[in-house]
Amino acid sequence: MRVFWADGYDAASIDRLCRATGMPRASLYQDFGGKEGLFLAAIAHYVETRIGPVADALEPSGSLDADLSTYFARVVALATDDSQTPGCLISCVLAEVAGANDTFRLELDRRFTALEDRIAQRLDHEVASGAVTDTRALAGMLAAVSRGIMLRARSGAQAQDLDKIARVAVRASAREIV
Amino acid sequence: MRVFWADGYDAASIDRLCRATGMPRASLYQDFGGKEGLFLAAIAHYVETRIGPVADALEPSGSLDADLSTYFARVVALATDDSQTPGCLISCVLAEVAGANDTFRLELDRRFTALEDRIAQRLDHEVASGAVTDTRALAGMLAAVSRGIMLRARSGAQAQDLDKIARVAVRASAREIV
DNA sequence: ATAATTACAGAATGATCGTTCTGTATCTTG
DNA sequence: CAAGATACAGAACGATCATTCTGTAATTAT
Repeated sequence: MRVFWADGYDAASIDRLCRATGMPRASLYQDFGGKEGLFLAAIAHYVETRIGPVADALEPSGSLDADLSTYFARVVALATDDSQTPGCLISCVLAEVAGANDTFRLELDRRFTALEDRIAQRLDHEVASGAVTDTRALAGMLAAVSRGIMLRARSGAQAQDLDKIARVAVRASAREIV
Repeated sequence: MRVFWADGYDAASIDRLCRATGMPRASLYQDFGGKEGLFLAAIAHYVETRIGPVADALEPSGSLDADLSTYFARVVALATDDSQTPGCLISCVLAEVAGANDTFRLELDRRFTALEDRIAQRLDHEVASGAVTDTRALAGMLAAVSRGIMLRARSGAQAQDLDKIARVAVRASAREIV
């Protein structure tokens, strides 16, 4: 997973992947069918271990403001904590290969939609006790900001600068909902 | 340029690039020094011909709301108008290779910063006659939304859905500035 | 006209690629 | 114990890669 994240899909060689996973070549083909299958498995693992905790911040446990702040703090941390793996496997690597590979494009759409659903769910929880608004579009915007933050981290941006962006987004959400 | 945009950096072969540009192999090496140089030239051309017109919408010519709406309409159009080249050369292709190549990472940082500067400039123009606010962070957020929209387009999203996201972002900006 | 220079098609080069295969060691079963 | 199955290191395979080189045709200069 980290090799794909750091180097990209095409630049990640089977040799390198075997070494990094400690898995023999024959087993890789037997278990995953090839490079494509291994990549999809890496993404599933990334979603479970990295995106999962980020999205869990969206469980209603405090005010919307506090939950979104926690969510974005985790987004920024995920994107910047390890200089070897800047940004996001999905937004930076899967997105590139999605251009010419339909399997990957569908996977990208699926993963993006899942995050937006999660955000919209949290917003719906707030709206149920508030004003009528288009939570789906707001969720789309918050997801877009998250991805923009991931990309900015890939270019070398510091966490404190990304935190500022996140704060604007959280503020905007509060205003949109109220 | 379109080959890199559609296929990605590593998947774009020199053969394919020569055919697409109508340029003989020897000339490509003579003029650009190699694949890396050609890619950077393609990015410069993309910035001039595609990002340029988008950013020009930020010249103060109407209300901030109107200018940002025009800007985002162009972002969405750039990202979705041609199904062969979905998304953005910079946010989808350059960002991927930036992970393991410092030249590309610096270029990504440069291009991202340039767009943020442009947006901040437009916001400063508005603030000069209004309230005090952190235009840099707001510009960062608007740029992040733009990139998020580009990525969402790469996954196959339709323009009308992306327009909704843009509208939320424009509304948020108006509120932040006033 | 001839000689020199330029432009270009495509071959050559050395390397790398993803996938499949082979041989050997180890483990399991009867 | 022997036979069969499994796991694995790494070679083989056919293909592709980016870069450099070669030979030839076209153009330019004298």
